[in-house]
Amino acid sequence: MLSDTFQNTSSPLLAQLNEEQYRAVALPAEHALILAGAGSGKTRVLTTRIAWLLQTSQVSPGGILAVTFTNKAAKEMKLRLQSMLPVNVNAMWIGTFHGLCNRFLRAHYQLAGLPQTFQILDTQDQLSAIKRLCKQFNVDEDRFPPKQLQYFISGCKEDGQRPGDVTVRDDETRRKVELYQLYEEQCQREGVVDFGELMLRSYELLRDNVHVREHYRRRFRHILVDEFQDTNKLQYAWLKLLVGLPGEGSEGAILAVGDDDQSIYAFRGARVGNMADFVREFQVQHQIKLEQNYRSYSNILDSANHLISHNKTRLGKTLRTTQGAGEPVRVVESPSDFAEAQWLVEELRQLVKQDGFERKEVALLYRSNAQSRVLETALFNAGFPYRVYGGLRFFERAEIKHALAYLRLMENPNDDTSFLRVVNFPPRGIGARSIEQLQDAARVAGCSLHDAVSATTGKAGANLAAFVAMIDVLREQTEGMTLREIIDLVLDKTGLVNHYRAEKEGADRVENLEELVNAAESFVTQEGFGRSAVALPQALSQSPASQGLNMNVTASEARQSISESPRLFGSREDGDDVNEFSEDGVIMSPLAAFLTHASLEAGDNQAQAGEDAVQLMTVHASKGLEFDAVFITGLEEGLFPHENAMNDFDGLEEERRLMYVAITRARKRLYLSHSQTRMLHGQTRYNLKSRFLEELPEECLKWVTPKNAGFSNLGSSSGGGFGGGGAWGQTPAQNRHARPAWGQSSLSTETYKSPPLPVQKAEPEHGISAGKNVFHNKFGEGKVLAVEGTGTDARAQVNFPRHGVKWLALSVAKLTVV
DNA sequence: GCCATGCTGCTTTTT
DNA sequence: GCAGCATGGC
Repeated sequence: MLSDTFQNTSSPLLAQLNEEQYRAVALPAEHALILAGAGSGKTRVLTTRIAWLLQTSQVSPGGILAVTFTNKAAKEMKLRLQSMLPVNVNAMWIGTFHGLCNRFLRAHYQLAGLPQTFQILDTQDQLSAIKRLCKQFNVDEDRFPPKQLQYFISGCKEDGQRPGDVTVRDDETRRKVELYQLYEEQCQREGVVDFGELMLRSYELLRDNVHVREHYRRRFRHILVDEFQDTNKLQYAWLKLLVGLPGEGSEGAILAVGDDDQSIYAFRGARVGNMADFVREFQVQHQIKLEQNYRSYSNILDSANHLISHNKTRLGKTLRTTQGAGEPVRVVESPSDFAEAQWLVEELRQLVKQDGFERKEVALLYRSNAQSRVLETALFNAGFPYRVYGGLRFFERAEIKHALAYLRLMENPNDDTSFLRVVNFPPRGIGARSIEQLQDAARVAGCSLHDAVSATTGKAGANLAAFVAMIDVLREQTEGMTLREIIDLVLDKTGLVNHYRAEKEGADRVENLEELVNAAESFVTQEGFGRSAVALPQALSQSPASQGLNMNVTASEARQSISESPRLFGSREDGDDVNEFSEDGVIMSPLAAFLTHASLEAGDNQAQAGEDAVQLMTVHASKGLEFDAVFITGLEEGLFPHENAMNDFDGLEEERRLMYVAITRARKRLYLSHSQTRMLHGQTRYNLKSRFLEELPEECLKWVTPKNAGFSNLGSSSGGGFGGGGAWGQTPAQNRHARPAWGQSSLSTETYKSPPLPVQKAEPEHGISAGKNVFHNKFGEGKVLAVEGTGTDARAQVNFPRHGVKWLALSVAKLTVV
């Protein structure tokens, strides 16, 4: 029956789909969940679904909203869609959660209580704003580290909590909430929003404004959500508001696509549970599993399936392929991380020379960034081309942020974060003291730093006045200029370029600034607008509050004003004539649009096209990518699974999913590599091989090095028993300064790292070595996983059946071998 | 205002 | 082991 429809379809769009993909694409307009396994054609299904809906006239472009997590995914979706049918993708709302929220808030800035020119703080900006706040309110930064406050604030927002919503149980939380409140006030005063705020404010506007909510509910008939397993609490709540639960009389349908087995972002608030909640709350009748994998040979796939089957909490899914078994998965052991890197380089050479792999089709994956160094060194020394993903991206570079800060100040003089970034950069004789005085003046006057300048006096005052005048003059001068001209002028007049030209090591930075001009240029040509027209749409330009910055409009006042400006809504239902930057009516200047672009899109990690280099990245970064050959390195207990994650059940399951993601990146060949010793935090560590290696099907593997090589005598060469002298004899006094090794993340007070002491040459005398069973007074019997360090530095990692895995300082913990 | 030195902390990351 | 930052000296 189904296959009849399948065969009879007249649309070439659907012809290339397999049956399960077809069923997903041609689902009725009702809520549905697609469980899309790795390499199962998820993006194809999403885009074909949209194309099919449009082609069969079930919806007009304006009725589509598709949301992703990364700009890359959104771009990809638009691109594929455009290749499928002639459609103006800008009429649809396709973008990241934050991108769409930005679009939404730009259109309703008044209702959201924001100035029209609101700027977006990225993570760096947010942190510096918090630091500034802490200084201003004399916060003890030892008790409340700004980083931790940032984490707290972002966490609250991701849970949809305003300061008033947070449950306060202790003084510490009370203070944090206070600071959260102050931070919010600061942001509002300065006309800036952080990433969390984009989401939360959109959510609140939908929640509190029935007109807006109804408008969008009527408009969006099909909502498609990519990577649903990565949504956090707020994002899911946002979706619920946008669409409305069954019984709320709304007509939109959500198609959620996700893979619980690839949920690897719990640490940043992702809730896999949203998948089950979605099915329940939206009474989902249609669930489809995409299990046909088009990527890998079956040895690779079976390994992935077998591994992930060790997880208890899954929705359940098994990937299959019609490709053959392929090569076995190679498992390799090295004596050290250094040797591992050496071996890798050799193997890579062979792979390219003899086996005909392209370098850019090979990936070296690792659990944590710190592991890349030794690999890079080896590759560099061997002259082997490589590219490392991660690290600073284009718009995050200091020189770029400086340039952007000037541009932002021109747009929004109240942006104190930007003001402080460049007020004395390049140096112009404005020191810390004058800035402090200015900050005091601004505080007293309750105005921005920019506005407070006029009240300053003396020499410092003159310098400040000159700075502000420069910004103001630039703003006037650049009116009507093209974006390129604006940036050129700013780079010149502010002295930024000259500053870096004069610097010995500044060549790269100058180059990057030139690249910024190029980026602006291509932004303008790509997005198709040149002059800095500041035309406002009718409804907005007639509204009195749209003149200037309406920062004094409170959110509640703004909410009321909706009834006075009904023309904000309706009439543009189809949005066919709307382009990306007119934000459904609000036409932004090219500069404003470019600044938004810069904050929301930190820039691809510039994987330069055409460059044939082996790719180095974390497993996290590899999600969504695929390669002919993949090396997963550092497969050791403590590293992968990471020691911070293996103490609790959920953590371990997430690590396993991470491993699953890593394995499923490989098309043809997969290497799994581990090392007996590894340099970490400046110490050599002796790690057992990862448990994940034991969780793979033996018949798919080929142990290139003997399976249990090397471990037997590691660390067990201790001469004289134990319990006598040496480490055991240390007096407690020597451990007075012992402290938890991993700060707040360590729940176990038994985890100690002793203060550095002169290196002792003596072999360990404690008699503890990997593999032995030991007894601890409190934890009972456990198995030693690893031992590191010597003398008072010696630590053992022990797995206690009832208390989990712990690191114990041997000079503190009383361990006896049983 | 700039540079040197010392101290701390240390998984994963997108927007 | 090493980066990133804060502090302190000139």
